[in-house]
Amino acid sequence: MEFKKYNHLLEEKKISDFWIKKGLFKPKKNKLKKKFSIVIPPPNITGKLHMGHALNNSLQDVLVRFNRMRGYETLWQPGTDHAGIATQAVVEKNLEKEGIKKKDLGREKFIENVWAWKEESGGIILDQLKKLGCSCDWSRTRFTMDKDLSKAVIKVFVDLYNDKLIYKDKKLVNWDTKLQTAISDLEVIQKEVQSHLYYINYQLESSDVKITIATTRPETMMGDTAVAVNPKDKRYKNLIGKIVTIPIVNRKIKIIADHYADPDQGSGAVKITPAHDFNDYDVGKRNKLETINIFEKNGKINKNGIKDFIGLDRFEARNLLISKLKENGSLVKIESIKNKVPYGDRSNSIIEPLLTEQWFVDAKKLSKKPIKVVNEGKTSFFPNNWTKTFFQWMKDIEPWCISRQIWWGHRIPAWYDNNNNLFVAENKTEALNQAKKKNKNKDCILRQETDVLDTWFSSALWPFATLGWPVKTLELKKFYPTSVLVTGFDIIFFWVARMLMMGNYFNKQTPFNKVYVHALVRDEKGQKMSKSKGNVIDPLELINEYGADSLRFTLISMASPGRDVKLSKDRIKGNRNFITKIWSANNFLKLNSCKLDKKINLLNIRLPINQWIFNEFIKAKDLIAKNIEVFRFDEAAKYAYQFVWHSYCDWYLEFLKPIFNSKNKSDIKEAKAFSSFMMANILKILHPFIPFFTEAVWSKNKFSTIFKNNLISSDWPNYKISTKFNKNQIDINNLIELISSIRSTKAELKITPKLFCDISFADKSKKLKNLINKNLNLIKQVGRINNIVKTQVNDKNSIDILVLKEKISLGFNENVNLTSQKERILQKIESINNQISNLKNKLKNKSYVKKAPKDIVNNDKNLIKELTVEDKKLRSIVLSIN
RNA sequence: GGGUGUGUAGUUCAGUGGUAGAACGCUACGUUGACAUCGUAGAGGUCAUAAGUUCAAUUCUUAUCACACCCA
Repeated sequence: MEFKKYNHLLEEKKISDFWIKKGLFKPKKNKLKKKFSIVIPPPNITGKLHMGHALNNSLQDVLVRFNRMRGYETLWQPGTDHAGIATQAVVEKNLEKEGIKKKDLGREKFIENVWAWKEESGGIILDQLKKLGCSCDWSRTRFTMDKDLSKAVIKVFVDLYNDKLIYKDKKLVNWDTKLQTAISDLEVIQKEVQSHLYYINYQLESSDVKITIATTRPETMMGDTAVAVNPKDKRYKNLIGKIVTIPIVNRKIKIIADHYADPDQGSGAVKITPAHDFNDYDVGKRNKLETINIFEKNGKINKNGIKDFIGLDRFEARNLLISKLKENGSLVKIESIKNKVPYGDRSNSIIEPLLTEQWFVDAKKLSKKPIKVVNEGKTSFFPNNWTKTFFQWMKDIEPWCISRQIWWGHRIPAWYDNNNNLFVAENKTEALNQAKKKNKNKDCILRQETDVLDTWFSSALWPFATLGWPVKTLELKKFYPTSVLVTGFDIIFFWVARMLMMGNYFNKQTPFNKVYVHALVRDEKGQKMSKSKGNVIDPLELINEYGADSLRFTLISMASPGRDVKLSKDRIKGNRNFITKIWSANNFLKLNSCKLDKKINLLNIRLPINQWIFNEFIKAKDLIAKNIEVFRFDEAAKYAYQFVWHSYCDWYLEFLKPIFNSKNKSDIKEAKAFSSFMMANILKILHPFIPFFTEAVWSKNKFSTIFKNNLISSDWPNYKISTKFNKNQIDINNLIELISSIRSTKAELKITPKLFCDISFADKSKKLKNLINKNLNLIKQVGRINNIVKTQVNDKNSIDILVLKEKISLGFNENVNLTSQKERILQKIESINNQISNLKNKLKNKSYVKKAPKDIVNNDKNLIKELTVEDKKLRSIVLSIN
C-alpha cells in the first residue's frame, strides 16, 4: 500500500479555518470552575512576525492548549498596540510618497489617514499568529486605541492626576530632534562611539591666566553659564570665584566649585551648560546658575546663539566653532576618545537633552506596591534571577515622562483656558464645568492639550483594560488576575513593571501571578538577528517550508530557561522528520487496519507489550504535564519526543509485528485496538506542541467521530500507572536488552544483521530461559533467531555472550571471527576490574564507610559482587574461545 | 565602573554531592511489507582553570580566564 505524504500547507490552512469557524478558541465553562488566562503581549500594529514573536507565542499556545485540555476555562486574550511613533512614521512616509505633508493635512485629517491605514494594512501580524497556530480567542481581539480601551486610558490618567501621581513639570528631558518629541529614558540607547575631546582655553578676566576645559560638545559653549572645578583640586583652588570669558561667544561666566568636576577627567575643569546636559542641569540647580537654551526643537541653533551660528544644525555649528577656535588660538588640543552617546531607539538620531514642559508619572510612588507584591511572591518571575533585575530597576526608578509631541495616540485629557489654567477631566464638558467654577461662571474657551500619551501608558493597562475595566464585566471577574505573562526580558521595564504598577494601583489584585521570561532568538552562530547583518530568518518562510508544527516544536524544545535560542534550519528539519515519523507510524496502523475501540477496558489488557507501552505512556504523559507546569518546555518536548519515537515506534510497533503475523485472533484484536488507542493518546499529549498535525491525524483517523470531539477540545489523559502491569514491564525491558545484545554482537562480528542465528543456553539459570520460551515468536522475528537449541552449538560457528548477567550462545551458519571478539571481551574484563578495584579502594577508606549513607556503601558492595560475577563469566567465555 | 547570566561530546543543549545524558552531526552496515524525512550498530567528554569545603565535587564556595547581556 502506498501512502500519501503529509501536506502541511494544505492541512494547516484547513485546520486553522476549521478551529476558528467553530469558535473552539473561546473559553468554555467548566465544572471545575478553574480558569487559566493569558494576555498576549500586544504586537505593534505595524509589526510583522519575527522569530521573537514566534517563540513567545508558541510557548503561550503550549500553555493555553494544555490547560484547555486539562479542563480549565481558558482565555488567551489577543490584540495589538497602536505604536504611536512607529505608526505615525509609517503613515507619514506613505503620504510623503504621494507628495502630501503631514502639516498641510492637519491633525484631524492625518489621524483619519492613520485609521484608514490601520483598517487596510495594520495588524497583518494577527493573521501571521493564526498561521503559527495560536489559539487566541480572536473574537475578543482588542486594540489599544479602541473606544473602550481609550476610556480606560482617560480614566486612569484623570484618577492618577487627581491622586497627584501625574503632574506637569518643566524639566530637562530626552528630546528626539528628528521626531521632535520627548521620549522616556528607557527609549534612549547609550552607544559607544569614536569621538573627540576638545581642550579649550577660557581666558580669565584682567589676568594672563587661562583655564583649560575639556568637552566633547564645544557647540554648547553658547549656552555655558559656568566653569566648574573640584573644590579639592589644588590646581584650581585659587581660581574659584574668578570670571572667565567664553572664547568666540565672548560672554563672561564664573568659575565655581562643584564636586561634579572630576580632577582625573580631561583637564579637571568642565564647562557647565545646564540647559543641555543632565549632569550640568543638576550642577546648575545646586549653584543657582542661569539656564540658556540654544537649540530649536529640530536641533538648530536658536536666537540665543551667536550671530553667525543661528540656524545652523548642531553638528555644523560644532565644526564652525572648532575652526574659529583654531583661528583665534583658544583650541589647545583634540584628543580621540571613545564615549557613550545617547540615541533614540526609534529614530536612531542623537538625543538632545532639552528643557521643556512635559507630563510625568510619579513612578517612585507607583513602584511601591509592585515591589511589595513581588516580594510577597504574589507575582513571581521565572527564571527567578529576573526578580533581582526587576528590583534593581524599580528601586531607583525615575519619573516617567509620558507626554509625546506627536499626533497618533491617546490625547491627554487636559484643557487650558485663556489664562492657561489647567483642567484635567474625562471629557470637555467636565473640563468646562471645572473652568466655569474657577472663572466664576464666566464663559470660557478651552483648548485641549496637544500632546498624546506614551504608547506604553496604554499597554500598562492591557491585562485589565482588555477585559472591560473600568466596567466590572464577567470576564474581568473571571479572568483577572491572569495566570501567567509570557514575555521577553527586553521589555521587563517598559512593560511588565508598568503593568504591575497600574494593575496593582487600580485593582485589588496583581495583574499576573507569574511572569515567564524567555530569551532572545539568535541565528545558529549565536548572533543577534538583524537586518543589517542579513541573518534574519523569517518565520513565515520556515512555516511554508517545514510547517508551523516543525517550527513550533523546535522553538519549544530549545526554550531552556536562561539561555538564548540558537536557531538553525537543521534543527527544524530534524523535528519535521519527527512529525513524518508519527505520520508513518499512523500509516502502519492503517495498513494493519487497527481501529479504535472506544469501549476498550484498560484493566483487561493482557498482552505484555500493551501493558508495557501503557505504563511507559503514563510515565511520559506525567513528565510532560509536570514540566509544562513548571515552564520546562524543553524537557516536556524531550519526553514527548523520546516516548513517541523510541518507545512507541522503535519497540512497541516492532513488537506488534509478530503478533499481527500470528494466528492468535484475540491477541491480534487486542493489539489492533490498543495500538490505535495509544495513537489517540499520543496525539493528545503532542497537541499542545504540534496542534495542526495532531488535529489533522485525529480527524483523518475519524477519532473525532468516535470521541465526538475535536482534538483541541478533548481531555488531557488522566490514566494512572498500573502496578499490576509491572511484571510484564520488566519482562519487556529484558527482552529489549536481549535483542539489543544479539544485534550488537552481530554488528561487532561484522555479521549482516539480517542473518538468522540459533540460540542456546550456556547457563543453567531459568530466568532468561523462561523469558525466551514465553516470547518465542517475538524473539525469532524481532531478534532474527532461527531456533532455540538445547545443546551447545559448534564452537567454530558459535559465540558466548552475557545478557542480563546470564551466559547464552549464539550459533551461526558460518565460521565466526572470534579473535576480535576476544579482544573486546578482554577489554571489557579490564574495565570491570578497574571498577572493582576502585570500589574496593573506596571501601578501604574508613571515613567513607563511616560517614557516607549506608545505601551508597551497600550499593558499592553489591556492585562489587555483581561485577565479580560478570568478570568470572566473561573469563570463562574467553577460556572457551581458546 | 556596577550588576546578571553562560562555559559539559564535533555542534546545540539537558543534568546531578556518589556509574556523565539527549538531539543533530559523524562512521560502518542495511532497502526485512509504517517510515531512507528511515533502520541497526558504533565512535566521541580531564564536565573552562585553580584553590577550598566534604568520606566523596562536573555539581557547593571563592578566585581567575573567556563570552554574552543589562545599567551608569
